[in-house]
Amino acid sequence: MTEESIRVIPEACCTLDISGAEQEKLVTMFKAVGNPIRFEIMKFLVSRPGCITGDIVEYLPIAQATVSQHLKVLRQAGWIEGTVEGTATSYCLHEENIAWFRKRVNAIF
Amino acid sequence: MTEESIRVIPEACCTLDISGAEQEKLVTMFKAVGNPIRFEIMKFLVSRPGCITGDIVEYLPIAQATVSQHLKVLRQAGWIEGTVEGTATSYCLHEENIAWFRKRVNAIF
DNA sequence: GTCAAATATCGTAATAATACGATATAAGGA
DNA sequence: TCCTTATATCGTATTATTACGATATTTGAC
Repeated sequence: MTEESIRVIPEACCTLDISGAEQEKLVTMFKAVGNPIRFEIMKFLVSRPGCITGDIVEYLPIAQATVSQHLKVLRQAGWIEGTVEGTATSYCLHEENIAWFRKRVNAIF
Repeated sequence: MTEESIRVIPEACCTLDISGAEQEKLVTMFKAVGNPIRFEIMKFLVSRPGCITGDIVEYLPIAQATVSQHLKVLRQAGWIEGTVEGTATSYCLHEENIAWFRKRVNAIF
């Protein structure tokens, strides 16, 4: 006897309609924020917009050099923006890129 | 002379209001999809829902073992679901988790 | 110019991710 | 049972990421 349950394969629940440079940028942003420390930095920047590197170093349990490296990854991915202010650097979320991210994610998921 | 432009620090453009297990799950999902090959697999599954591993292997320029590994990462992150069908495994997007992802991302960004 | 402060970069060690070939596993058919 | 098919897992080499201490760079104060 061949008992066979018919499996319904649903329509895809999202389009993922993206390609080329936009896809690359989005994947890079996903990757950057797909790290626990970097996600924490993002959260910190929400609560402390314009704070300087030292504030983040103070907040996190890792070395200054490592924080600087993570900030670089976030900056290069487009999540944050650094502004040199004297000897310090002040960081903010990169509003434009985040708006782009939001829009893009909403379009494809 | 001290010329000083006043820099306006904007309100944060997103809340990132998430923590604990939910944050971990989201970061894991970001990380999984933050890889070009895995993103391509996701796109392929949108166009070919219910396809089997072999279809994906055929489509991608990488070895079967590597594809299987990437599928495992996507499965463990909650992006996809595999169903054993005879000797093959059929893959679909994990609708519930994707819905959760969409909702969560919309809430925090 | 010299010094201190803040941050970035360098060099490097340790760990994790990625990829592959080979092999194991599980299911169906002869 | 034995063979084939499809996929997963193992072992391992290569590459990338993460972390650190040390050092370089940049700016402002004196």
